[in-house]
Amino acid sequence: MPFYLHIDMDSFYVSVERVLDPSLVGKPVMVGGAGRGVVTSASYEARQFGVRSAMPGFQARRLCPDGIFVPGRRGVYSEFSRKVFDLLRTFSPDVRAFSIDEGLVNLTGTERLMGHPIRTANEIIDRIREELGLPSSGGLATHPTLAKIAATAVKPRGLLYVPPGSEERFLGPLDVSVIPGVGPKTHRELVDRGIATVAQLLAHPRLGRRYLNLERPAEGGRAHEHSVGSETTLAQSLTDAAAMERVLGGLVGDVAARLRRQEGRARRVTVKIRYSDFKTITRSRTLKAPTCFDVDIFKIARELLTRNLAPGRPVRLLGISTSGITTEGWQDSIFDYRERESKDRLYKGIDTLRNKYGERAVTLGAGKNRSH
DNA sequence: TCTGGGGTCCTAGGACCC
DNA sequence: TCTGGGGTCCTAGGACCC
Repeated sequence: MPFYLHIDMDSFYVSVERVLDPSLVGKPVMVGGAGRGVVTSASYEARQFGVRSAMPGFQARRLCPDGIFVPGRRGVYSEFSRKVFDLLRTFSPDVRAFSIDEGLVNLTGTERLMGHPIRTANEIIDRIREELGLPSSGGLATHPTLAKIAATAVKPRGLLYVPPGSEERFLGPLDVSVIPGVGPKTHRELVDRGIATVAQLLAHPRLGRRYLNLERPAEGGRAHEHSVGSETTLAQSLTDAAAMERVLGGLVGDVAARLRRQEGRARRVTVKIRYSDFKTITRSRTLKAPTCFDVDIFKIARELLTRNLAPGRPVRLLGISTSGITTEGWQDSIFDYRERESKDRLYKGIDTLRNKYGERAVTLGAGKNRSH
C-alpha cells in the first residue's frame, strides 16, 4: 500500500522569526508588508484580525495596527528549510520539496523498519518541533494530492490520516476549492455550474479527471520548462524611461548572474511592465542563439521596453524573465566563438567582483545619475 | 503610504511548413 | 478560384502555487 506524508510548515517565516526571537511568541506577527509590499507570512494571532498572507501591507496595518511587522530574511528561511528537508530525508530516501515550506515524504515500504506510517508521521512532526523549534502539519494518505489536501485541512499543528478505502468519504463533502489548482476563478466557474463539493465534481467524469486525477499518481520528474526572472515594484512609480532602463539593468545583472551560476543559457527574454493602474503587459522575444550574458539580454530587454512603453504613463513594476533555458554545450560558429570566449572571461571577472563586493558592485546601465 | 516576487502551466491565435 | 489538415513555433495573457 502506498503511503505519502505531506508536510506543511505552519506560518513558516513567522515560526523561524520566533525561534530567533522568542519574544515574538504568542503575539500577532507578520513578515513583510512594508511600504508597497504584501504580508508573506502571518501568525495565527494576526490571522484572528483577518490578516492573510499575500495581503497588501496597508490593509494588514489597518486590520492589525498593533501587530508586529518583521522584514523578511529569505536566506535565513532557506537555511531552516534545508534543515527541515535534511531531517525528512532521514526517514525516507524519496522526499520531494514543493516549496520552501512544503514537502512530500514517500513512506511506502517503511512499515517493517519503522512501524505503521501513522507512527512515523507523528515522529517526524515531533522531531521537527523538538529539534528545530518549528510547528508543522501533516497529511498522510495513499496519494500525494490527497496527503496535501489532508495537511491543509488540519492546519495548524495537526496530523490527519486518510486510511486506505476512506478516500472518497473524506474528500466528498469538502469544498472544491481545497483542490490544488482550483483557485478563485475556477472555483467561481464550478460553483456557477452547480459544483460546490468534491463529491459533485467527481460525479462529473470529465471535470473530475481534469481537476482531481487520483488515478494517475505521483508523476516523476516532469519536463517543465524552467525560467529565471527578477522583478521589482518600485518604491515610487516612474515615468522617466532612462530611469527605467537603469532599473532594468540591475534586474538583468541579477538574472544573468543566476543563469551563469546554474550554467544555463536562455533563448527567450521577456520584459514585464506594470503601470500604476495595475494594467500589466509582457513582451518577449526569442533569440536565435541562447545567451547568459548581461549585454545580450540587456540589449533585447531595453528594446522591448522602449518599443512598448506608453509614454507618460507611470510604471510601478518592472520585470525581466528568461526562459527556454538550455544547459547544452555551445553551438556557435568559429567566428562567434572568439567573441563568446572574451565575454566569458569578462563575466567571470564580473561575477567574482560581485561575489566579493556585493551584487551592486557592477551594474549594467547604472553608470549615470547614481545618487551616491 | 493601494495590491510582492519567485515560479509553472495552460490557452489561443497566427505564422509557417509539409 | 468558396476556403484541407496536422504539427510546431512564437507570442501574449492569465490562472494558480507558495
